[in-house]
Amino acid sequence: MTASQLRRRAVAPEAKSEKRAAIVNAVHELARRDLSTSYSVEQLAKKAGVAKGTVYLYFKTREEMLLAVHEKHAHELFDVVERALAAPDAGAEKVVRAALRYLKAHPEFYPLAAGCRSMLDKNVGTEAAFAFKVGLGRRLAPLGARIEELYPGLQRGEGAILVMNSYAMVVGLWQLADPPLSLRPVMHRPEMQLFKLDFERQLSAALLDLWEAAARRKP
Amino acid sequence: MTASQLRRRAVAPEAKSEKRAAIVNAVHELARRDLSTSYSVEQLAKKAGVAKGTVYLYFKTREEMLLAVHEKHAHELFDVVERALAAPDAGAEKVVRAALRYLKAHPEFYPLAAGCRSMLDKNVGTEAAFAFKVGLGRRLAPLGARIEELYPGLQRGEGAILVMNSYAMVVGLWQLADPPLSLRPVMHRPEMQLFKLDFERQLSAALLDLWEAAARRKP
Amino acid sequence: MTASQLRRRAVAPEAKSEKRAAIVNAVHELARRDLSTSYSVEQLAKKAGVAKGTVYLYFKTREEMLLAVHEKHAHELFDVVERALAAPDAGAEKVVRAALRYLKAHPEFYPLAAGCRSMLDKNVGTEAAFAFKVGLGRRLAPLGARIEELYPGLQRGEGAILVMNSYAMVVGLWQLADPPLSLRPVMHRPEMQLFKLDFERQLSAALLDLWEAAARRKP
Amino acid sequence: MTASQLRRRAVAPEAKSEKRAAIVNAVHELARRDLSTSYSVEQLAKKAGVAKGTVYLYFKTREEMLLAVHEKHAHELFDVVERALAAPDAGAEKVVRAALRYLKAHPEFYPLAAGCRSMLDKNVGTEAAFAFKVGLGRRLAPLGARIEELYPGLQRGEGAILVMNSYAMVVGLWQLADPPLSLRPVMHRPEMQLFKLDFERQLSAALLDLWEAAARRKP
DNA sequence: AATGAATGAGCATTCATTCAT
DNA sequence: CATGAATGAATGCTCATTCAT
Repeated sequence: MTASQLRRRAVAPEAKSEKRAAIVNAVHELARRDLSTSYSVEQLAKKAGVAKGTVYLYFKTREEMLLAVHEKHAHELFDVVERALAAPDAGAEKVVRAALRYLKAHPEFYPLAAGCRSMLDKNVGTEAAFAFKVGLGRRLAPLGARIEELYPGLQRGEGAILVMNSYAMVVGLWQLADPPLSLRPVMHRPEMQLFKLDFERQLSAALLDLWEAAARRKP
Repeated sequence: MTASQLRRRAVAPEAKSEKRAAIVNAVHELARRDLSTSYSVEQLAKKAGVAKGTVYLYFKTREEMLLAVHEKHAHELFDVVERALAAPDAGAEKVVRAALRYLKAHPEFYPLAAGCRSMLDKNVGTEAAFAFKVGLGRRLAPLGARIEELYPGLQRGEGAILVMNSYAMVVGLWQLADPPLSLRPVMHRPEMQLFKLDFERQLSAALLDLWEAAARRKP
Repeated sequence: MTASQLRRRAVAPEAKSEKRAAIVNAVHELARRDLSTSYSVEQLAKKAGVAKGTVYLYFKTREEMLLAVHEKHAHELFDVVERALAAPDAGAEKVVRAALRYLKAHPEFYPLAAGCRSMLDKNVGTEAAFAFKVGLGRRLAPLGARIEELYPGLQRGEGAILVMNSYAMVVGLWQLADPPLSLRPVMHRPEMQLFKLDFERQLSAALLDLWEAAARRKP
Repeated sequence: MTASQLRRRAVAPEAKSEKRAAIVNAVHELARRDLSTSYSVEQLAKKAGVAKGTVYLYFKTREEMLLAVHEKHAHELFDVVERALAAPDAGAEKVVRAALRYLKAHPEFYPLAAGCRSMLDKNVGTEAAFAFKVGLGRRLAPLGARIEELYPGLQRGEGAILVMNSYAMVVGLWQLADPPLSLRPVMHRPEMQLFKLDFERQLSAALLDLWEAAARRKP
């Protein structure tokens, strides 16, 4: 608790988090249209409809703000997966399909997810990083438990690991398969044929492989 | 060769490419000790034992240089996998074990691989990006073919896709599981227990899941 | 106004243009003491008492800033000429004398005027260059008209041309006659006698030649 | 002076100055096509068909080399004027026409002449600057004398001054009237009408004004 | 609280000059 | 002499962050 933080406490906490959420939402919507982690704080603030300085009333650094946006995405994705798992006829296919539907509707998820680790390395305080991780961790446990319920071959903890692996697959494959700006002009050349993948199909297949491997596990 | 190459003037064309390689090696070794994609050109050049300007004789931009370092890593990893696949008794386990051995010995692989896409987006010319991709693409075809030979259930092209998926898994999981700087001080806290993973074990298991799913495929 | 203006934050729009003017003035004064167009932005900013970044809040590039300084000079010179021409007993001699008085008091005019074209060629946007030219052009028309009134032999437009020619003479002769740094140490040698001109006398005479030639013109 | 001459080694001192001249010529021709003072030494050397280092065998600095090129131009212009003045029926018109013919054929003259003073200020040794000035000064005396012969109203030294004034007019007017790069795209707009001058006509008229003023002088 | 003007560290890149070959 | 690889000082500009208003 630093001095500046104490000062900020003067505001009503719920009002504060409301505004914070509003900024996160606005930036989130920016990313929806036009993705990139390399926005300047000025651009970000303008899109959120607040002044640059205001951002710093709610976030310690640019990266902590982007982390908050990513955090929101991640929780939304977890919500989707949770709902799919809660259904009585839940199964790998339904879950994967639900997740992919979310991702398709939120392509802005990818660049933030891909930039997440470098943010955590660079300009995010331990406190914020910890809160982010713990918050997601708390979601992971029930998800994992439900999966372990579905696939009795899994050992304790392997459900959560399946979620992580799936997440890693999503992020890793996007980085590999989504054509970066520098390659756009040459994607049509025959040498690039190999890389003109149907990203979603490939991701879907890979995720199902992971889930079916889990399903097949014997205790 | 490396050290002297960096000091001598590269006059002949082959000496030039040797020098280029020597710079790549030197930076590579920098990354080995102290990983991060965020070195300044000055740091990079100093570690390579050459002047800042010299870097620009061999690479168009900072990012093209880092890309060259990553390219080297990637080809080395492909070499390892290729050798493992060439063995008469080749199989998923051997291949995965070989790849993991390489990665364990070259932890500098990860940050560059993870930063690769953002580089390609940012300051790499189409030409360099294309050469990088095509160079790797050429390796992919024979690897994929050999895998399809091992697993007859795979369709044409699925071998290469398995390699890509594996690569995506490596990179994605590292980003998720390797504790970033900001979290190091709190990794011991109970809330972080969930994330204190044995990265290599988890990666190995995930990769085997992918390969075994491929092995099980029916034509 | 100037000094305090540089320290205070410019919030209102008029305060902003005042601040812009204050920076221009400060740099102007720098040039007065120690002339050269080759100052770095850092030097320029320091002399103006603002931070480097602040300069870029008011000017797009270093050259646009220097252009603004030159623009100010040029308008001041036009003011002087305009006043001299407005007098009921206006004539070549009075005008030339007034202009030379201004130039004598503002030797910083010369290097910027001489560097103006290379700036316009190098790092000035079309917009800024256009505004600069149009702004001066608007002054030229009434000046020219008044001259044509004085010298009925002139055709429409020749008054403005006389002003331009005079300006060209000022700038061209300064470049030729003002001893550059490299020659200062040898100006005393007999071989340089030829170039030890009384610059102002020569300029004055040349300008008068131009104006009298105009006066003598027959319709 | 051909390309082959540029490649041959210069051994004897006179051959050395020949080679120096060859470089000057080559660069001169570069400027003819594509004018600018802002060439890098590398570009200059390449156009001259020699290596970068070779330039420094014959010139102390980049600016001394450009100065040599300008010196050559200036002497050529003086040659032209001298010849025109030597004719039995010499007069202002013929001289001016001859000079303008030279300038029209050598538009590369202008940027170097305009950049000359800033070079002398920046990176030219006193020795080289002195030699340059003295060399031109020596040409000035006989030219001036011949003019004084033609125009008996002139006092001793006024002939040379007329030449200098003419030179200043050429350089000053070019800077003012030749549209810089930044203005090219807007030269067609009505506001720029004022500046769409017929440069050569205006220069010719201004020079004639200067010469006729001299002619009219009474002793 | 909100703003956005002000800041200045940071950095990639250029390029005149040197010097090993 | 000729070369061009190597150098590294120099610099314009960006942008995250601060703080006066």
